[in-house]
Amino acid sequence: MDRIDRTILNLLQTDASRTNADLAGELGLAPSSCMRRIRRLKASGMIERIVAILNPAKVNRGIKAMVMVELERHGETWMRRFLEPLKDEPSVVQAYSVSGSTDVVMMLRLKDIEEFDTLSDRLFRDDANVARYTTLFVIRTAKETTFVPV
Amino acid sequence: MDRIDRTILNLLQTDASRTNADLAGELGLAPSSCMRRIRRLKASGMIERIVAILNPAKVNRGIKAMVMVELERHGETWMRRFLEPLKDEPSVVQAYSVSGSTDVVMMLRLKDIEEFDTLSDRLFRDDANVARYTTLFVIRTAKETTFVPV
DNA sequence: CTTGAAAAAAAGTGCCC
DNA sequence: GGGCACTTTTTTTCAAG
Repeated sequence: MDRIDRTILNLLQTDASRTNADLAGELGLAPSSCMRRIRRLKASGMIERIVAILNPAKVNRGIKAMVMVELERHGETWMRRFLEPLKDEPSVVQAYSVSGSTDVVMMLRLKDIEEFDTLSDRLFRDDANVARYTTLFVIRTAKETTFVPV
Repeated sequence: MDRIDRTILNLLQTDASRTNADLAGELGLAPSSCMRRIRRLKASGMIERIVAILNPAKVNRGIKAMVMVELERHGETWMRRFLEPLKDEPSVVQAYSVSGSTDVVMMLRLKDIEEFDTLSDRLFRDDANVARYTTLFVIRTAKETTFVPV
């Protein structure tokens, strides 16, 4: 993990569709060396995956909401029981258990308010272990990135 | 935008490193046809970018925190004045203005608590327009994806 | 043990139907 | 949407620092 590896990670986080030769050129490396480094970074698990990022508005998922959930019983088992099903909910893109008075925070991506209504019925109102939940709708997205500097 | 286009989007959101021929095979399409669709989806802006997703823990950004900020004056100008500088903060990966009693919610990715301390001093304590801020540290990540079903 | 150069294999491009 | 010749890129191999 030297400076070159870190640069590669930053470049690929910005644009992973660049060709190996192109990257190598920018880094002042031979294409084969650059490739070997990228492969190493993938094998070591630092690069988790290469994905396409879509424009949410253009694929009809323009509404973002954040929900803070307080559970009635917050032990490990109850927490797990609440979190596990969220993995199968396509509209839930992030779900965390957190410190503080709130137990769980989740980020939702929805088509419209009706979809929020249906989902919150299912996830919060119908769950006897949900003591309270607060929804914050996103008005404006100031920043949203997958980039973490290394 | 037919069913095939939607399938392509879902596949590329999961793994954008697959070859065109591979995708075409799975879709029962000729490589050239598949390629034409992908190019169309990029040109139309539905596919915004192709990026590498890193493992935060392995690149020393293991700590996640969510901060809810209430501003003293919440008019458009003050809001902008608070949000704009966040774009230049590498540790801030998401920042939204939201509905409700909180004005801004942001997601931070940090190396350690010290980094949080430094950052919160700079962003919140030194800003006279920040009335109150609450920090929720992420204990467990139950789900975290860039995938939005289409 | 890492790098660079060159050849072989694979994938992507563009134009035709 | 499919087919095909052409170009670019990736992968492998191997020699050198």
